[in-house]
Amino acid sequence: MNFRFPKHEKLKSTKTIERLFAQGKSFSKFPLKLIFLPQELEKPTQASFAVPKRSFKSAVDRNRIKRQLREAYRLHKPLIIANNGKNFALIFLYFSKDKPKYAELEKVMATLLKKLRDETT
RNA sequence: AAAGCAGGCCGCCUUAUCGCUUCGCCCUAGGCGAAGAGGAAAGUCCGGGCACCAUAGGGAAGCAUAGCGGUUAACAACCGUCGUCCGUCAUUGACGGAUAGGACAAGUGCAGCAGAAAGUAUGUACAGGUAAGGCUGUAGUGAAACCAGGUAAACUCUAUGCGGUGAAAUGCCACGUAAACCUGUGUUCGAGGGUUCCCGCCCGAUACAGGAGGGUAGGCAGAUUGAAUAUGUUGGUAACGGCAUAUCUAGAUAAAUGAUAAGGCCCAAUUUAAUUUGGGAACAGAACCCGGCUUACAGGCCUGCUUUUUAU
Repeated sequence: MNFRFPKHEKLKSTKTIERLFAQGKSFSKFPLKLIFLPQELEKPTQASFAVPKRSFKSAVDRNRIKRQLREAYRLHKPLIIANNGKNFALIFLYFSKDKPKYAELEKVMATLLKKLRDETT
C-alpha cells in the first residue's frame, strides 16, 4: 500500500486549474465539493485543496483544514488509484463555515472517492 | 501570605504509527540520519541594507522632525538631562508619573462664563487735570483689560532632512512565438518618452502610439553567514559599544513545518473527594533581510515598590 503524497501528485498548473473550474464535472457531499477531469497524458493523478478566505478569515484555520483534507486524501487515495489506469485532476473545495472534525472529513472523503471510481469505470 | 502598581520572561510536553519540505550519506528512483514558524511571523506605520532607473541640477509645492546632549547603519525609535504640568509625602525639597517643548516683535484666524468693553478698546462712579477731550489714577468682572496681551497637536513662518521604484525588483539559462498584419506619427527642422509641477537636463530611430491576434508564465541565482546568536570579560549613569571563545539556527513558492492514538499537564462543567464529560490550549502561520513602532493575547513564572495581616 502506498500512502505517500509527494510533490508531483500536487496539482499546481494554473492552466489545468482554470480548465477544471471552467469545464470540470463535480459532485458534493457536505461539507466537500469535488471537481474533476481526466488528466492530460502521462501525468499522474493530481489533487489540490481549497478553503475560501471568505469562510475562514484566519490563515491558521485555513491551513489546518487544508492539512486535514490532504491527510484524508492521502489515506484514501488507493480507492481511485488501485485498479483502473485512468488518472484525474482533482480539486476539493471546503464550503462549510464551521471547523470540521477529522473523523467526519475522512468519511466524506471516502464516499466521494468511491463515487468517483464507480462513475468513471 | 494576600492585594495593587511597574518592569522582564515563558507561552503545552512525552511516546508510537503514517506523512511533508530542505540538506547530508549510502549508492540510486528507495533507505538511513539531521534540521524544520512567532513574540508578535500580524498591521505595513517609520528607518536602513540590497537591486534597478534615461543623473538625481535649480526653484516651487509636498511630507517629516523641533529644549539640550548622547546612542545608532539609520530613524519619527531609544537613553540621559533641563524646563513645564499632575499626584503623594511633606515643606520649599524628596519620590513617582505625564509631556510634538522653535517662533505670536511678519500677516491672517480664534476665544465659553463673567464683564460696559476680549483686540478697530474704553462705559459708569469717585478723584485729579485741560481751552476742549478717557487726558491721568482708583474701584469693579475675569486666567488675561493695551501690555510688542493669549493661542501655532490654528493657518503660517524659521531651521534641518527627504530623487523615484520595490524581491511580482533584478541577472542568467531553457522552451515557445510573429523582427509578421492593419492605422497613424516620426528619424537631428526630433515622433515619442523619463524627471509630481516649472525651468533645465537626459534618452531616442528595423522607432513610437493605437488596433486585431499569437506565444510563454518552467528552472537557477537574488535567498538566508548576518548591523547574527550564545557565553565570558570590559568601557559607559544609561541607550549602547570594544575584545575573546564557541556555534550555524526554517528556506517553502497553488507555498513544507502535519494527522491520528495514548499518557501527562492546564482550563471549564459536574461532584463530598474520587470520578465522568468537553476543549488543546490565548493571540495567531515565515514569503528578500535587518532595527523600531502599533495592535492582539488564555494561563504561568521572576524581580522591585506600596498597603494590610501574621510571626520575631
